[in-house]
Amino acid sequence: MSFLRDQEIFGEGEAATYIYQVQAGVVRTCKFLHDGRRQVNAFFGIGGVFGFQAGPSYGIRAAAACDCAVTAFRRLNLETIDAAGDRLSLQLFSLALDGLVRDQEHALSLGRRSAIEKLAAFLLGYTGNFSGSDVVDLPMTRRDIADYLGLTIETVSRGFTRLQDEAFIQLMGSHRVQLCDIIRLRTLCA
Amino acid sequence: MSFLRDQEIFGEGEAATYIYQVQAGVVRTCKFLHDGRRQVNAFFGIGGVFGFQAGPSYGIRAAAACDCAVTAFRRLNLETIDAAGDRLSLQLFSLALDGLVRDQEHALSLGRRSAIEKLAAFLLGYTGNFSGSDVVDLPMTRRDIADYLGLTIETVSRGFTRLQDEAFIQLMGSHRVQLCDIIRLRTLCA
DNA sequence: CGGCAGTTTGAGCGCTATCAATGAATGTGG
DNA sequence: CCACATTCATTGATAGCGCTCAAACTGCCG
Repeated sequence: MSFLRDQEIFGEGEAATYIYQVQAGVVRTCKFLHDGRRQVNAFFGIGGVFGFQAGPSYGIRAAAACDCAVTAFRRLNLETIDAAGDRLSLQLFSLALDGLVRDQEHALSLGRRSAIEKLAAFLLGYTGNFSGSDVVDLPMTRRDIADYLGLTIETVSRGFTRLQDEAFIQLMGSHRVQLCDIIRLRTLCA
Repeated sequence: MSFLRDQEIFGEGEAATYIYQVQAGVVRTCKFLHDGRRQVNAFFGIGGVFGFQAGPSYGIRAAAACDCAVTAFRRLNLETIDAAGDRLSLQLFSLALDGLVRDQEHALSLGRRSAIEKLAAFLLGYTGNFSGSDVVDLPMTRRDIADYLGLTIETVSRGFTRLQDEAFIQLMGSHRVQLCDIIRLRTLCA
């Protein structure tokens, strides 16, 4: 299945019938407050699996952060997941635990890091998860990044320019960043 | 096993050999930055299960938020969890998914709610999870609450005072709060 | 009573949000 | 191919929320 940027893959409250894996592009999951404020919970790059849900319906919304393609797997309910055999159950469990670890690190950024530190940690995490080189693609918009880090787009933009001014990174267009000094970036994360 | 307040149950990086369930009191799990800043990831009340880990060692620290008692279950590695039978696997998986949902809501508070809104959401969430009445016990310290919500102890204290001044709550000592207007508290959460 | 840890309250500042404008990139229709 | 509109990103000026520093207050224990 293919989705254009900002197209919804599933909505909060929808029946959780599928689990998805990203084939191309990036997907974001997010939650909203009633007045429209948004918190992006996670980005999923190629190979990423999303759509886990504890109850019968999604508690979160998923949408394309850029044009992307995903494959959908019918979501077995919890009772039949076990019956489906050890391997499937094991894989799913392992992926859920990975999600817990990601969320813990994310909470640390949201609650205790400054804007600059959030950006540094974001770039480093993104490198580890999505790319092997020191040049990272950021196909999502500044708004997506801001809502992921609990900041505004202006603060994200100012942060990137400041990181560039201080020779941590080199901006190569607004969706591509070269990490010039990974060591120093790591120390920034505190 | 019994622990006094602030006593460590397991540390970050320790071999993850057990999963724990709370029998009495409250346990907190948290992560640290190198300079000592702390983010409390979750509180676990009676019946709460903690100590899940994706890898072979804990990525988080667990400690007693107040004097408490827990029971430890030997943590089977992922390969043998499945072999242990459907019911165990199912329960663990379900608990892990619950953790994901909690973390999503927590991230929403950390990233997008104001201090007052964080406190309101915290009190309401605490009610749902730990108590049935409109009087909630908060056995943890202000520091624990602050580090859970990404605030300082002063801001937490001022927030409680303000919520009381505006008749949302009634403070009954520093570790007990009566929710006087749950409806209005809910609207505060946005 | 004194000492200590935890909480509350006060004063002032700084980081980030808000408001506003400009610039860059992309798409659209003539 | 070019004017125009639209969206996104950057930059600037200002304000406010929450942090920092500091002091007073409370409850508890020796």
